[in-house]
Amino acid sequence: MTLWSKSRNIALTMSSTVVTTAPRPRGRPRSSRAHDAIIDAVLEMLVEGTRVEELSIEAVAARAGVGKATIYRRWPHKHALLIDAVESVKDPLPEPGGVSVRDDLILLAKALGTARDTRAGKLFPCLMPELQRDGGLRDAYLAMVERRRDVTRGVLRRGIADGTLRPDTDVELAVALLSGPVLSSLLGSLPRLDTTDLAERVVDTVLSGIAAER
Amino acid sequence: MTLWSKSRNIALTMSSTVVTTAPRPRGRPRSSRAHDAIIDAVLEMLVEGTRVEELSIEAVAARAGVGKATIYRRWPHKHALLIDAVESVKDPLPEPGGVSVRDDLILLAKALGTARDTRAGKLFPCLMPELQRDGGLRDAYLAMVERRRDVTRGVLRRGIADGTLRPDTDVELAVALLSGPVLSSLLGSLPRLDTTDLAERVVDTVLSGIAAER
Amino acid sequence: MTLWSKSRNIALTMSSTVVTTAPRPRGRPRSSRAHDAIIDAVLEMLVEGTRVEELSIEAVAARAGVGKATIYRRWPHKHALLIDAVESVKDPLPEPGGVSVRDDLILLAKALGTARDTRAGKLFPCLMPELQRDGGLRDAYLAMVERRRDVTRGVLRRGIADGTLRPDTDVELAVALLSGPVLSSLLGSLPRLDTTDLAERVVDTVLSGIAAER
Amino acid sequence: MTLWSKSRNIALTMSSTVVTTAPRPRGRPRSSRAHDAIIDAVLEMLVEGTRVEELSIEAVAARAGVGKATIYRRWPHKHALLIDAVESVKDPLPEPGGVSVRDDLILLAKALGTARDTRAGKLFPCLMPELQRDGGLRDAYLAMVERRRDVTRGVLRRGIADGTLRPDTDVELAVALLSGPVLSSLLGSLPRLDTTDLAERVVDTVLSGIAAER
DNA sequence: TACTAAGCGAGACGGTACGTCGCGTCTTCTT
DNA sequence: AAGAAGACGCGACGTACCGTCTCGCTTAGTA
Repeated sequence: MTLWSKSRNIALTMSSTVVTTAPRPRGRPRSSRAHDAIIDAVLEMLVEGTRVEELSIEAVAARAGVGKATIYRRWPHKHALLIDAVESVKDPLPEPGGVSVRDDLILLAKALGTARDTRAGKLFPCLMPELQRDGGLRDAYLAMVERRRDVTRGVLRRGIADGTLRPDTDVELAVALLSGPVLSSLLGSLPRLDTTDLAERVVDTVLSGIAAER
Repeated sequence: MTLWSKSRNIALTMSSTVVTTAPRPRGRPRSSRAHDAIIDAVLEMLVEGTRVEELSIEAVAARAGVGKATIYRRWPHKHALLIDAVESVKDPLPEPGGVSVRDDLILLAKALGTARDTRAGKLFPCLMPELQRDGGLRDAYLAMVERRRDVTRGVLRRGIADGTLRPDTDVELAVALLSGPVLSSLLGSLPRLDTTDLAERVVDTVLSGIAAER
Repeated sequence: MTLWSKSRNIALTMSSTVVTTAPRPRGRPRSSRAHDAIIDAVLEMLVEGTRVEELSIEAVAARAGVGKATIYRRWPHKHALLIDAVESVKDPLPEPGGVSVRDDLILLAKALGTARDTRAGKLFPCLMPELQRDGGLRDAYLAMVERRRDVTRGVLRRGIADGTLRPDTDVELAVALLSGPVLSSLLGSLPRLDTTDLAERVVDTVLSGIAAER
Repeated sequence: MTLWSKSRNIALTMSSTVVTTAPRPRGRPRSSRAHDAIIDAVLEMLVEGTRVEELSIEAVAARAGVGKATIYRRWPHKHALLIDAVESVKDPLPEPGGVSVRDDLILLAKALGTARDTRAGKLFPCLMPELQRDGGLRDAYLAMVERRRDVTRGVLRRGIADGTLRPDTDVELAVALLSGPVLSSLLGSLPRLDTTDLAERVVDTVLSGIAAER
């Protein structure tokens, strides 16, 4: 998580393990209660269906019981606030059983199918246009997404290792194929697609292809 | 295209072939020059990267050289204006050669890959959050998208008919699989995916699957 | 009265008798109802004892039932608004009888003594610091004050003409002397001064002086 | 000078000669450097023309190199700070020669005429609106003013005693008459008044009156 | 040809949210 | 315990757009 700071020239990134202990900033430290209240207010509102354009800083401040300046002191733009809100979302990852590759992939696809109801799932479409423009926001979002995809990658690699999948399988492409239809159906952009057993059908189709000669 | 009309209570849909000739409204007719200037202004601004939230009616009116009332007289909401703007976009469809199914699918996938540079491609991410909420806008957008997908469906059905593809192929699912990765890579949400020959690889993988035993 | 205008480049002063008829500005004309409501709100608040620093534009707008922009569209600064408010105050002038110079001067001095209760009287101390800095506001205020002083000047000149006053009387100085004590006592800056019959005593003292040998 | 004290409930007035030695408060004593720096900062800013409304505690603290709490620990309101600042101003009093009453009065009137350039003179208009409302500030200001007027009173009483002035002269009224025009001209509220030899003319007119028959 | 109804550009209207600044209070570490 | 530093909740600032409304003018079809 990045710290935006106005007067205090601190821009720590948590990458380095040993942080050169900055000479503790003077003055009253920023309240973590306020920080949390703000983030929570943003997430609540997004989950409740508030549009990003409607999500006014004024409303966030009111709901969080916080002054507007307290928000602007921490985040320079609304984007930055959204980034932190997105990053703070750590929905539990699905855990594949590890026995059957097919079953695990179906489990993951189904988990993706229910992602619409998670906080992250609700955030996604709201943030789309910003993702295109704001690199920081995109990075934050992708970091969250990649943690989920890593699980799928693990299953695929396991399948390659144990001979269930072809040794030359393009893992990244397979990940994309597996998540694509479910994701699209979530976005409502595939209205004609039958969602019954969608997860099973996607997995089976990707596994065996559609070409006639086998 | 739907006509929103304020004073004149006309809500004509162009579906019926024989339109009950409304008793031509009196007074000065609406200027098509103004209409076009407004739509053009919206599209220009979207293509230039203006966010939907920044795309103020005031700015559209100024750029179109039009009074605000002239806009509100035609469209009740900003959504409605966006819908019409989206609908007015008719980027040329790719035309598959009709010889090889694989080549045609690759052609279409490539066309999708370059869609980012079309007006519709640039509109997409801007409209995402609205699409979730506004049924009308979603319908307009999907209509545009489906015209493109119909081409792919045609190719797939031809493949089924001529025996190139399995007879039980789920066309809709295949469409989703074929467009998914390319679409995702356009959105920047698959950063690890190698885009070299992506279209070919997607098509070949979908055609033959990834399972080891064939 | 000066017109401040933002977009419209009109800065008419009512000095010229024949105004070159400006080509009526385009767009909806400014509402005189709003204008009056704003001025009235300011005067009401000042008279009620609101400090200038407390007299927020926001409060004025709320009390006048007007949007803030409607105020800022007309007056660039709070000063300018105050100037117009002051200028709009036309408390009735006292009218001397015209018989006895002494009686008339006493009447005027008494009128000044009661000026504290007039709107202009309540405005005065609020505006003092601005008067020092803002030439326009000072001019507006002085114009109002001078209309009152002109009445006194008239009485004094009449006294000179009919021989009641010395022919070499310095009218301006006399005006200052006559108004000074009453004004100062109004400001509360002469707490030891007995205000009983103050008007009579001021006039008599100015008329006859304080030197022993006559 | 009054001491406002928050935690320490001390409200000492310096009137009593023998101060009951308070049991020296514990902890670090208040820094007189900070006190002086604050008062100096206020006076500097007022003299530089800062409006009272612009004279923010924040700016005073910054200019004085002092924390805001250090100011609020000493003065409960901005008024209180202003009062102390005003009281701290001890511009040197003019000292009349004591020979001619007329010459002494002219000297005092001239001193008043140059008062505009003193710190107290610059403070006056800034404080006007507050004087109307805040009793404590008014008392502080009047105490300063009265010290000056006492000198005039002394001269007038001397004139009465030695027969130069009428025995029934209303001293307070005379003080008001003598200071009125000069004061008014300072405020810029008598623009038509010729300021050449104003002091002499005021004194002579007050001494001899303006009535024709002598 | 004159009338009339509606559209036109322009811009003012009452509002709401913006991002900034100062208020007076508080919380931290240092002196 | 006072000091400086600065964050806190609050609320006004002046700006920008919202969607609506009034202007004077233009552009048709109807009388």
